[in-house]
Amino acid sequence: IKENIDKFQNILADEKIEKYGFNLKEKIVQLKMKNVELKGNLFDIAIARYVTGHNIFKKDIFSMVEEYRRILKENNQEYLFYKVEMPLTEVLAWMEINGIRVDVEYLKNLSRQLSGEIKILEDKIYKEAGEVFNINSHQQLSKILFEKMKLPPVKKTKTGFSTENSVLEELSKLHPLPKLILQYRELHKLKSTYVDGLLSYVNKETGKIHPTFNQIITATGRLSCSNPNLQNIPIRTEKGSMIRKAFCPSDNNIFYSFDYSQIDLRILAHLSEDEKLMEAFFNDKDIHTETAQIIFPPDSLFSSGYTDKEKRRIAKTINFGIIYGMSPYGLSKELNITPEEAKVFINSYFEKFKGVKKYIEKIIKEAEKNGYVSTILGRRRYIPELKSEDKNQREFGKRVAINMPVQGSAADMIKVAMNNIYEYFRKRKLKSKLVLQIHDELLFDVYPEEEEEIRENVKKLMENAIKLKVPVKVEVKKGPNYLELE
DNA sequence: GCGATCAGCGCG
DNA sequence: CTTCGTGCTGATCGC
Repeated sequence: IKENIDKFQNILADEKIEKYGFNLKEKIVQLKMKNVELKGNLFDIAIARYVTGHNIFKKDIFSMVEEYRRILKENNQEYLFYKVEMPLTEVLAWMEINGIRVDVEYLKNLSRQLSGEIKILEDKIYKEAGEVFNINSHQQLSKILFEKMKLPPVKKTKTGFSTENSVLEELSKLHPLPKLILQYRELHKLKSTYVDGLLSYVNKETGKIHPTFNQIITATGRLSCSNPNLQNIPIRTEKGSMIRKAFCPSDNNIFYSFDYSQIDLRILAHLSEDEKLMEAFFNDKDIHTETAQIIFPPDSLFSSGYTDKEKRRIAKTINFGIIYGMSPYGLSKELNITPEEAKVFINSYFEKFKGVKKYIEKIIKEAEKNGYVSTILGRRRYIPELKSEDKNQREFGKRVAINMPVQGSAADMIKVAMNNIYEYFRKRKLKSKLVLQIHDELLFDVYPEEEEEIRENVKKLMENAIKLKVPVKVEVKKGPNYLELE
């Protein structure tokens, strides 16, 4: 292989020669590790299939490329493919090679600490249950809770009674055991998936974790991340967030995090042109507080009985729910209220945000007519479920039709930003590195001398990636690790 | 011994 | 029946 690379090096490095292939990112990474550059325009068949939704097969790669070029043109997806997805492949290869540093000693310590806490919880659980069993087995746990202790089963699964979080939460009012199980689960998840799990991925040579960023997996255009997944590092609980402290920049460097603020709702405002939503963003209001004030007007009867804080929480849940096509039933579960009350809230929302209501109706009609929905850059998701005999499937199809253009357009935006940032770093010959993308956030390992220039320029490049009808805002934070950012 | 599936749970 | 998109772990089942 080494000899072959030497032989072809001139061709690989020739900017004028286009490169066709399947999963080119892999090849770029392999070559980069041998210090060989792959230059020239790229055409990845796998990405063309992903973008177009067509599965073309022909005897030789040239005819396949030719056919995909035709479809890309026909679908109006040339910009998306040639200017967004293909350049992004190189950016992702760069990120994978960059990797992210973790404090191995810190994680090993955390592992020992968690072992101790888990042991104590196990003993308490066995004592309460009156026997030793495998706490990780739903089957065995189910027997203990619902047969031996005769606690009321709240919810079913395909195969038996559910023992999930919300059920145990409910049961902890009746008995101390469920609460202990919940605590055990939190710690066990942290130790197995994050502490021990992450340690097993630390590369011996670089001392870093090098995950894979998958470009052709999701139905919406988002990236996914695996081996390990670094897009779901805990943050919501105090114990969980301690995992973040293990991620740190390389020597003397500093982490910079750039975060799109409320990007989903800004995109909804852009797509729907809703008057109230747009106005809130133009006035740089806290969107959930503003929504609360709009759906609970101060003089209305039904706004009494809730504190301002509760109103904001309700508004926040509705705001997220809207993007997912949430039903009154779903909202009621989330807010612990009756479906009737939830329905009143949703009606009130749509009465005020008429543009959003109209947009949702329009996008569903469009999806039914075309068989697909699109993002700002023309990314498509075909929704065959809309034609299903099954009502549930059709309802699912409608929710997808609402959600995909929002989630997918946000993905378009951050992808364009990543490309522009990469190009900028190259031009300026910056040494700092992009290490993670977490859907609406970019994390950089930054050299001190590049701090100022990066802070200003990355922020601008992100905010200006795709122009919306409302302002786009990026929040910048910095710190010594992935936990302590401000 | 190994892959597939299920339940559960971490993130945006 | 009822909120979108992911990936990983551990238990279990069937080959």
